[in-house]
Amino acid sequence: MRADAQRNYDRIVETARQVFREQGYDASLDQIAKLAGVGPGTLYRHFPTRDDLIDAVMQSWVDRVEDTTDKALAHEGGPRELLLNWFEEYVRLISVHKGGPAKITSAMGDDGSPIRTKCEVLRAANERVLEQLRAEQAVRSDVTSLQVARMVGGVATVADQSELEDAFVRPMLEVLADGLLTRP
Amino acid sequence: MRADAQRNYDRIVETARQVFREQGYDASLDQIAKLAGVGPGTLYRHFPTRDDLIDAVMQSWVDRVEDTTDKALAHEGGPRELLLNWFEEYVRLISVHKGGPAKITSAMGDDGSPIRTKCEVLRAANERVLEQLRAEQAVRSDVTSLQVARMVGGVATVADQSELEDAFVRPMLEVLADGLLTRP
DNA sequence: ACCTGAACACCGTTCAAGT
DNA sequence: ACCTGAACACCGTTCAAGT
Repeated sequence: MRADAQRNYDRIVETARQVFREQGYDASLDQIAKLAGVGPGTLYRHFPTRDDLIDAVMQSWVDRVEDTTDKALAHEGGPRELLLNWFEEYVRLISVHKGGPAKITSAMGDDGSPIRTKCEVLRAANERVLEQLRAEQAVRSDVTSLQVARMVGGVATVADQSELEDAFVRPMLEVLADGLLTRP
Repeated sequence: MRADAQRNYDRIVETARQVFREQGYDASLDQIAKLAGVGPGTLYRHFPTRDDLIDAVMQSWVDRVEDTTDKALAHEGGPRELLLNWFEEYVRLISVHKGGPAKITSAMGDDGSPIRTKCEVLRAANERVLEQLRAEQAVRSDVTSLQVARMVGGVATVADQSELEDAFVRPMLEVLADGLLTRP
């Protein structure tokens, strides 16, 4: 990539990160281009769709997913506490930008989505948690990581769009956890 | 209301119903006005916001909610089957138009929303089902109809945005039901 | 009292002209 | 090879002029 192209690319991603943080994922691309000091055509050359830009912004965030999963898996306490803690972390992970939960969760399982690699990372994280709990026979064996990602993502989507406080989200995650855990 | 105003009002609502059915709740209001044969200003005079128009379109649909709830409450079989059957009907009820699940579920609990009366009807329907199950001690006593509306609405939102088949939705509703039912 | 439709601001997208 | 920015189509919203 030519030096000026690389510079523009980086500028756009950095500006987008800021604007998305303030206004959410449906912010104006025109405004991002203006703030980044490039023409709208330049933004479109690098990122043909909004999701391509979102994918680039998400890049730096992938490592955090791995770390968060590691920590959740090392959680003290029983399977219920482990699962609940993971759900809360998962909601936090996909809720960093307004509109994120809906965007990520609806792309989950869509192989053609520009953000599919990010979805795959999240699905794999859920799979790791499920595997550990399956080994303890603590969780239903017929439930898939895709289903879990969709259900927790559904709660996160509602919470994001209704701007719910954490205190209102927690009981819903508890119901989900109880539905997934095997009866003692 | 003047005769021509009434006529325009009805035309707009009827046209909106058709366009929403084909294109979902985020269809162009400009197009609806054109198809209804009125100026854009007329549409705005009658319906200051998109949600006001959606509310009017939903009006005819309220009766169906009551009926569906009655039928679900008379369902044969155990509490789990009753709850599952109701969830499936509920998802159907809020998914008649694309974008409906998200719109309805995110307005749930918001007293300032133009569609709040419709949300209240749906919340009350969930309350009726919960009350019957509570009487049988079949369902957790600490769960509210608002929570249920949000959780099932969350699943419906994901299903709507990912265009999931019913077969993929059912197992998620099962997890929800199992999380809500008391342990036998 | 209500309607019309021009006008405005904004957005996404394309593409000819430039370097 | 890449960028610029004018141009286009579309949308929501407002409001002066009409009936």
